[in-house]
Amino acid sequence: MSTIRVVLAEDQAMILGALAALLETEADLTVCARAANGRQALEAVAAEHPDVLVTDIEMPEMTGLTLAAEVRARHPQTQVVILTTFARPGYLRRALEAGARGYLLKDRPAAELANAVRRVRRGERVIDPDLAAEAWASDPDPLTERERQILWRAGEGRSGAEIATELSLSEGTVRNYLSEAISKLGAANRIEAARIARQKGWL
Amino acid sequence: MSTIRVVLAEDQAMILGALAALLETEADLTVCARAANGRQALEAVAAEHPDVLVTDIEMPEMTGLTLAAEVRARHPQTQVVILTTFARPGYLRRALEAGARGYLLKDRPAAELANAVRRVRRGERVIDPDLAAEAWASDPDPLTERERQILWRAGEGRSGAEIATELSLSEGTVRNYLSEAISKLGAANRIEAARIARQKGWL
DNA sequence: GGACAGGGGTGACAGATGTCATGGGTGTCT
DNA sequence: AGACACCCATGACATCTGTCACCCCTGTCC
Repeated sequence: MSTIRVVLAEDQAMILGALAALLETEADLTVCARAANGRQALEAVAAEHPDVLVTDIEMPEMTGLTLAAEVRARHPQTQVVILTTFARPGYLRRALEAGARGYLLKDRPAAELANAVRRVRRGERVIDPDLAAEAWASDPDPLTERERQILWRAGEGRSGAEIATELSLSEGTVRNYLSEAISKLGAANRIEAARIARQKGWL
Repeated sequence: MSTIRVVLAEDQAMILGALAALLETEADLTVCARAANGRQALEAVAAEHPDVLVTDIEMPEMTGLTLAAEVRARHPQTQVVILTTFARPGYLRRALEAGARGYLLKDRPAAELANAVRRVRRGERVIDPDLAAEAWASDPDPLTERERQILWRAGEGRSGAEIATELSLSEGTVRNYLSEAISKLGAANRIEAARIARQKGWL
């Protein structure tokens, strides 16, 4: 049985190194590249054609969810495992839609990571069991992609005019999307809407 | 030269395991106990009398800062290294007051952890250089207590009117405080102001 | 006593934000 | 072909937000 080649993506350098050390203690696994953000990870996957990509979600340049979708589309021989702090059903759902085969929480015992990598390489799905149960019970993400983009920027403190310029839209359109998002989320204003969406894992 | 004995405290099990694997790759270090929260860590230190305790800050049961103070008082032969995500001058200051000898960010390269452990065992202080510089240069909290209260609520999405009712103030006064806070923080609006204040650890 | 920081307030005004009605376009599914 | 979801836009309107110029009262420190 040949060794499983893994690319690791994680923005906190020390955690990246520690996870690499953890995987390297397994005789049948090898970390062939490390990435500090989504863009780097995509380049590494293109260069190395690994069996498995293990990636965090919240990273600069490109989130792990976007990354998973890109890898699925461009390098289907590489299986994706999401490794994150966040037990948010919305994240899990989006991860699976993006084509990820594994979704693991950083809360789980360290031994599970290597097992998840092995199982995913064999074509199995590995989903955190607690989270999987919760995910089916929870309401689906009501936001469209545009609403998400705009609400995210509003949550960072950007004004309607700034967002309009940034996305090449009219101010009125931005206001409409925000109004729509606010009403969908049952919020009183953009700030509360962003807070709710973040907490549910929809942002 | 004898091996350095380390106790590790970190609430995310997988990160705990990964950091342990990282330290175990160093020939002169050994992880003699692991803890998932502050109380466990204190018990482990009492039982093992390690040379160094490496601990996260945000943990259940007892925070790393309280833990550092306890260890300093009850087991002075054990040096404490804080390992955290948060580059907040306020945390650093409190950590040093609690008697920690090291303050390291999870952003730093993995190799620095082992070095920090070695240097702290030798009695040296190891402070993240960027953060140390920032802590001295960093402007003290410019917000008054009222401004903090109001800005915090605004950051949660409450409107001026709601905040006024909640704190028994007039709407105009709330607007004045927010305006003052926005200008002190160099923000463009309340959302950005809240973001900046949170990030600096002032909220 | 005067200067100064903080708390609390008013009124006025410009500009940002939220809502609604209404229009257009695309693509997909039945 | 029609229904539907999503994208994008305009105009009008009311309300919220941010700023500024003033005002008062308190306590503290020189």
